[in-house]
Amino acid sequence: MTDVSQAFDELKRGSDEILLEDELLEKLKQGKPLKIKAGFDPTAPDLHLGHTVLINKLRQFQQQGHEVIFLIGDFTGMIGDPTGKNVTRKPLTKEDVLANAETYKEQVFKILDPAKTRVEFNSTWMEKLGAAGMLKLASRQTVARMMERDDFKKRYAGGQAIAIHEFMYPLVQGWDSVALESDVELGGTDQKFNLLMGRELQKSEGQRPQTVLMMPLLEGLDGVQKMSKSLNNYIGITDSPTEMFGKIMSISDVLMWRYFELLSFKAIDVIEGYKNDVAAGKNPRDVKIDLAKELIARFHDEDAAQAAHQEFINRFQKGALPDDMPELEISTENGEIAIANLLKEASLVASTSEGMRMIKQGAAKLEGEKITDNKLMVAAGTTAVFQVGKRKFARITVK
RNA sequence: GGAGGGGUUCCCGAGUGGCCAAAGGGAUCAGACUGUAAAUCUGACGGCUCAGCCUUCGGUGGUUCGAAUCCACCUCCCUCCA
Repeated sequence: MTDVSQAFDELKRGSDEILLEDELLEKLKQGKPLKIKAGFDPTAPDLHLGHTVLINKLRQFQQQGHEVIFLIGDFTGMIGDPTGKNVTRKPLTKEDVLANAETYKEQVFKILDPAKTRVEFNSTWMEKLGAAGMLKLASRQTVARMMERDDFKKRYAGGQAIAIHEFMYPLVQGWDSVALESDVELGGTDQKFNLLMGRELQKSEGQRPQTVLMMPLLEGLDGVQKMSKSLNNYIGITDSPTEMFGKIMSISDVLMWRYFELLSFKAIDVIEGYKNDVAAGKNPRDVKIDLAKELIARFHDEDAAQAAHQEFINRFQKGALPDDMPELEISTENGEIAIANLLKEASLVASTSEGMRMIKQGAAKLEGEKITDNKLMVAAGTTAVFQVGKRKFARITVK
């Protein structure tokens, strides 16, 4: 019996809310493997650490012997989760979806055990439902109920468009739970409405409603908004070790603890130990380095983590140039090229205007020397390291 | 189908005929300070052949010496009525 409550505590850790806790406890007590459902949109195959918060939780369930169902929402993907941003989104072809699914698996199986993970596509049952079935499904809920959803309410109040089909999204997601007969569904806190829809539909189909476990949304690098690709505040799990190291080092000290809580596999008391050390005067930077190395080792390997750390020391603590600098060739038309154009061609700046600005602000360097002349012409045959700001470098050969 | 309101540079949001590349805030970028942290300060923030020039204010076409601002049509969104 203590095993069950221990298992429960472990599952509860880091979660934002469980509906209902007692119900989950009861299901665990049955001693049978539970069906754990988590749905993913097939449109964005590049996973970032924000997604892994949920996947880490799935891993825990898996380690406890439960059956994890990794549901690819290929049908739901055609609707698009109602965020208001992409009302008109181009439909994905079957090939796109399958390709994305493969990329998903590749990334997710760095955390989950492939042998113990069941992958499903919701088009399997949704396509069979047909138009009549969809209408029947739509009749299960009212507009008033839909408008309870915070997102819809806000958009409505704010005078933004809500397309009718967006109402179908929660219903379809809920129907997935019916089709899978899931015991538990995991999702982000922003999914609450959709997750609860599953419970309602299951109940009306005579099934035992799934328990809903919500994980908090991980804040992105800015520490305020949730991590997302569109906000460009994310750490991708396929980011290079150096990149990951840099991004993790750039997060705030406050945010670091949040990352420990939601991303680290280290035991709670180890993390508490870190906190005590910092409180006692240890440089938080050093703790952050441990976090960076743990995550890099997970998505790459131990050696890569070590190398990234070394690179960091060389580059930022000793001021050396990075090893993995892009090398490129820029061709000229008449034997020379203006510095601003060169920087633009090399993608170090977005436009020549920006290049001009960077030079005026003293942010551009040539072989470590600040560039002061914004009309500098670089002659063909030159090979040199150009730099803009602290992070952008390129070794450029002018032809 | 009818009546009204609205669409401004990445976002919010001023601007109702020249002083507008367009206030203010946010985001972002750069510099200083640092631990590539936070906070703070400074500056930038449409493009270019960059101390000058060119193109923007939902779209098209007008009026005018001159339009984000006025007119016509179109388009999209919102509110109310049916």
